[in-house]
Amino acid sequence: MNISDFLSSIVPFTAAELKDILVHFKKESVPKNHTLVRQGEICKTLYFIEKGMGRSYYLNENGKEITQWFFGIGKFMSSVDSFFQQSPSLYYLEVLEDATLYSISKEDIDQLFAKYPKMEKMGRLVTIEMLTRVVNKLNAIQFQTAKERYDYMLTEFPDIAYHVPLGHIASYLGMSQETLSRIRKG
Amino acid sequence: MNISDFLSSIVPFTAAELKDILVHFKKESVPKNHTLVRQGEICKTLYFIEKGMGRSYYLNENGKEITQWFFGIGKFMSSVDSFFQQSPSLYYLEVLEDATLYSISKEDIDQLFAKYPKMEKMGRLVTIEMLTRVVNKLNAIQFQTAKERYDYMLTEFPDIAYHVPLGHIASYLGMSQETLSRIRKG
DNA sequence: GATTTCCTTTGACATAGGTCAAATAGTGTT
DNA sequence: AACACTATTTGACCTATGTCAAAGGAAATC
Repeated sequence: MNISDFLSSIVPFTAAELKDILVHFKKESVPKNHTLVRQGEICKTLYFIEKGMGRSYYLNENGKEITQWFFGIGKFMSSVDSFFQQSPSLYYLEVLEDATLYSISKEDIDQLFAKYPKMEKMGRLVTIEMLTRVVNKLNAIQFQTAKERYDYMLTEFPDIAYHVPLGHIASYLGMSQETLSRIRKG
Repeated sequence: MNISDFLSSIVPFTAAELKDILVHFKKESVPKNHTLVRQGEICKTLYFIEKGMGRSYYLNENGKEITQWFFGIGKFMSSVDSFFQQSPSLYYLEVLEDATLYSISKEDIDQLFAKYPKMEKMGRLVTIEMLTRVVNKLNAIQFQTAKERYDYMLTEFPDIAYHVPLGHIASYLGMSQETLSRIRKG
C-alpha cells in the first residue's frame, strides 16, 4: 500500500495538496530486526509502512519482551504516546522483516496539521480507527479464552499471524508461549 | 468542570469562537440510572459531563452486564465508535447518578470540525488522550493481578471507585465480584 | 554439512481466580 | 418499623492457564 493512495483513501486531498504533503515524508529501507525506537527514548518519527511489518514491545520486570502491538502494511507505526506528547517511549519499536517506510518528524506533521485542516481530520480519523482496534483487543483480552483470543488475532492480523515467532504473538495475546503452542495444535 | 473551560484548556479558542461553538451544545439534566443509548441503537449524540458520572456496558452471552468504561466529570461520554461511524452501538450508555450534560449531534459537531480547524484539533487530541487511557487499561488487564488492577482503578478513576456498585467495577476490571470483594477486604 | 543458536513442542505440576450457593448487610418504600 | 429488594461478603470447590524443565526441530553461521 502506497502512502499517497492511503492518504487519499481517508480524506480526498487534491493532487497539489498531496504533492506538498508527500514532500515531508522520507522514504527509508530498513533491514529485518532493526530497532527504530528504544524504551525511554523520545519517538521523533512517525512511520508509514509501505512494505514489511513491525511491532512495539517492552521489557517486563523479568526482562521478558512483551509485544504490545503489531503494525502491518498500509498502517502508521510509532510509539503513539511518545510521538505526540514527545515524552519518553514506554516501548521499543522494531521492524520484523525487511521493510520500506515513509517517515515524518513531529515538527513536520504538526506543520501539516496546521496548514491543512484535512490533514488534521486525517489524524483524527486514523486515531479513532486505532482506538477502535485497541478496544477490540481489550475486549478479546478481558473476556475471551486463550483459544478465542488466538482466533481474534487471526482475523485482526491475518497476514502477520503466520510470519512472526510464536513468542511474539503469545505475549501480545497475554498468554504463555506454551499455551499458544498447545492451542495451535488443538 | 464547565464545558467552555474544558474546551479552552485543550485548544486556545477565542471568545467569539467559543460562543459560536457552545450554541451547538444543549444543556440537559438527566436523572440517576437513565439510559442514554441502548445496544444496537445508533448513538446520535456526544455528551460532555459537567456534573455526575456514567458508564458504558454491554450484556454478555449470559445476559450479565459488563462495564466497558466509566466517564467522569469533565469528560466526553458516548459510544465512540457508534457515534463517529454512525453504526449500531455495541454498548449501553447510562448515567450513574443525577447528572448535568451538554449534548451535541453528529451533524453539528461535523459542522464545527469543518468550520474550525481548532475544533478538529481538539477532536484529535481528545481522541489521543482516550487512546492512551485505553492502552493503560489494556496493560492493566493483560499483565496485572486482580489486586494490581484494582489499584490501577483507584488511580485512574479515584472519584468513581467508591461511588458505584462493586459489580460494575468488577466487570470493568475483568474479575468476578467475589474476587473484588475479597481484594477490598485484604 | 557441522555446529551453534534460536524457536517450538510436550509433560508434570501449581495456583490465581472463577463459579455456585448461602448468609449478611444496606437501602429505599409503604 | 417492617418489608422488599439490592448489594456485598464468605466458604467450598473447580478449572484454565501459568511455570519449570527437558526434548525436538529449524535455521543461521562458520
